[in-house]
Amino acid sequence: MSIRTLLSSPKQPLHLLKHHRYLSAIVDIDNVLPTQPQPQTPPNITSKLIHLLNSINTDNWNDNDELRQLLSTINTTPPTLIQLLRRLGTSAKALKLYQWVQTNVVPISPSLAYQAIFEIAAREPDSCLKLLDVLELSRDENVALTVESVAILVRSFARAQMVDEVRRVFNEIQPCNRTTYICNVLLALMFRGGNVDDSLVLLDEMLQLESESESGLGYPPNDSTGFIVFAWLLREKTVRPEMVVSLVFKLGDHGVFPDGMTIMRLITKLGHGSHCSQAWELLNGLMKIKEGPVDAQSCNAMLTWLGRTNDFQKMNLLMAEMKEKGIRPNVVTFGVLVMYLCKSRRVDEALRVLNEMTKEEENGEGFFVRPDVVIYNTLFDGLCKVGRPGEALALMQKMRLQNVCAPTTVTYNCLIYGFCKSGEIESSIELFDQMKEEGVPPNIITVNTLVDGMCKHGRIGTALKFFNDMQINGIKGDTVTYTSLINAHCRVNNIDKAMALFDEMMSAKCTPDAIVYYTLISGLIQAGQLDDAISIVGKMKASGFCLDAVSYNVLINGFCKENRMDKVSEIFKEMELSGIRPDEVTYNTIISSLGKSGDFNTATETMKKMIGEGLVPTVVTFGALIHGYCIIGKLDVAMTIFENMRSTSKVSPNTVIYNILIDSLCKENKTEVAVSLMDEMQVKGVVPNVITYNAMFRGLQEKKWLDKALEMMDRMQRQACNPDYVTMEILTEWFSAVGEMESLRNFVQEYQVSASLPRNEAKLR
DNA sequence: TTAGGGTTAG
Repeated sequence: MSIRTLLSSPKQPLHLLKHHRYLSAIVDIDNVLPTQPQPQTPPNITSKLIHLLNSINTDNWNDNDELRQLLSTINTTPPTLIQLLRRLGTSAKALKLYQWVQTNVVPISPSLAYQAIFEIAAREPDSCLKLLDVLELSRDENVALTVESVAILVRSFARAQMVDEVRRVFNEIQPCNRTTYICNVLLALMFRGGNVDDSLVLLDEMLQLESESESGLGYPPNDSTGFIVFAWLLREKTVRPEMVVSLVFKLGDHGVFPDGMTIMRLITKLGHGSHCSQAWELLNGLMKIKEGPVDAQSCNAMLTWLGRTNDFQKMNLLMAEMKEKGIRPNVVTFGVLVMYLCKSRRVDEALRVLNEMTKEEENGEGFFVRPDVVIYNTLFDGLCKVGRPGEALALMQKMRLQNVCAPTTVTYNCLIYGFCKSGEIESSIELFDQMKEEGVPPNIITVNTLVDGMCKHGRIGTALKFFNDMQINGIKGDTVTYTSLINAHCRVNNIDKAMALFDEMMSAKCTPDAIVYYTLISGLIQAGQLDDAISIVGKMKASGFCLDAVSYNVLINGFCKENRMDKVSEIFKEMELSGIRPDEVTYNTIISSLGKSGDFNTATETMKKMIGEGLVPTVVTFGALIHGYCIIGKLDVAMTIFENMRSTSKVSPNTVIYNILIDSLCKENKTEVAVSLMDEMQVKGVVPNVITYNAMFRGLQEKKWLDKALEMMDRMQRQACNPDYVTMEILTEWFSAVGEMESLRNFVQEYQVSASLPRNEAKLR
């Protein structure tokens, strides 16, 4: 395939090989220069001659005796005369001398004379204009240009970005006389000028003609061509990924390869454009070359993109290929592997990578590749994120004992986060004290991690005190600190304090961001302070932040709960106007609210609008409608929707849908239908939860079906579904009245035993 | 390589 056909926008190709005049043939200077040694003109005579030629008017040369006398004393061979030309001050003078010599002294080679004149013109002010004038004359005289002349012209025109002139000179040379150098100059100019089509036609010629180069024809690409093309591939935004691969391979066929750094950048570029498969193709193609250009950094770039797409299979394959080709992985290679394994929570595999890199002794250090603290920190973070902070701590001790590297602030931050996450706040505080003792400075992330950990585990007071101590010790809080504190106070319904913290944050000159605004708005909505929430939304917008879909949904939900449907519709319209597309959650929230208030007409209209917007009703949409009909006691309609949902819409019911129906059926004393739905759940593999059982127990109590209740309790236990206070309330009232407290005690006993067993065994029961 | 928010039906 020619390169042009790979272009996305076809344009009329430039016919570089057709429709142009071959005005001149290249004259090779080596074949023209004399092979015999020439008698030298004494330097003083040459100087006198040059002085004379420069000082007297060109019209008077014929009449000047001194000039004639001097010329007669020198050897007037063409090479001497050319040397003389070269030493004149201006191209105009040199041109005149050439013409004068031709008729008055001895004919000299026009090609060489013009070369000398071009050389002078290139050094003059306004060189390009002078060169153009001389070039025009040479064209008129049909003078063949020497290789040197072409080089001078192309170099000067290229420097002045005169693309058309370069191209014209190029076209005037016969293809057999074009050189790779000239092609490269033109190619670079055309690429830089954005003339991609023509550049690729020329490149295609260079690539195709290469086979003829052995016979002296063609202008095959060289490393400079590669440099120009690779730079363009990296720079150009619209280049298609297939073209990147194809050009690299085509140049590769001619022995021109990108270096490791360029391969890395090409792969990164392809990765950024989500063209991982082409990046893979490129790297694999280049890896096939024996002692090729692929190095660890090129592979690292590929591993990064494979990691981002979670393609661990190919990552392993690439590692194996690197081993096979003798490409030695470096610390970054292993770092990338560890990071992406940890991100996917495959921490044990990440730990195996650490083992792999530390097991061999090849470099006298006792390591295959010495791991750095970044790799260790990534592992600590990975272990902590999956709830294994103890192992992270043990690994840190090992790292310290083996003197591999010293813990840093990040190390401690990861561990502190891990212990906070698992609720071991005291251990986190101990680690904080330890880092200070060791001289590892805590930073704002350390403080924020601890503050958030304390807040999330119900120790808001401790968090506030710790935060104040830190401020006194010089670590000021930032927006993240305040977000944690505001969130914590909202959750315990202390909105006043949350608002006070928000104000404090503003006076502390911490710039609020979208997250802290969301946190406060969501807290106010939760507390039912809808108008205060709207006022914060106003502040948020004034600070230049927009609400996203989730924030709008929170607001809509708040107003739905208060049944302020006018405001809901206002917010909905504003959402659409701001370009935030209402999603399934938005529609489901509104449909649910309408269902609860019995407005099924508007609910149905809303559902139609939802479908019209290209959204698909979900199990929640149907659940909202089913619940609405259950509330007004229209169980038959609810059941019809339930059936239609399954058959027509192919939406599988989930636990919540069954719960709604079972609860309503039991309340309507249709317990036998509820029991059959419960059996259906089992068949369909939908797991009941405590709400299902509670609803069921109420229905069974009403019917006094004790045996069925005992059977359900058994099923509940087998599923490791914990009873809650509602379960206990129903069963205690019922079982005490019928003298079955022993069964209830056994039931509770089983759970206590389960709770004391290790997690795995509890699950098995 | 480390820290804060996340909405809908029971």
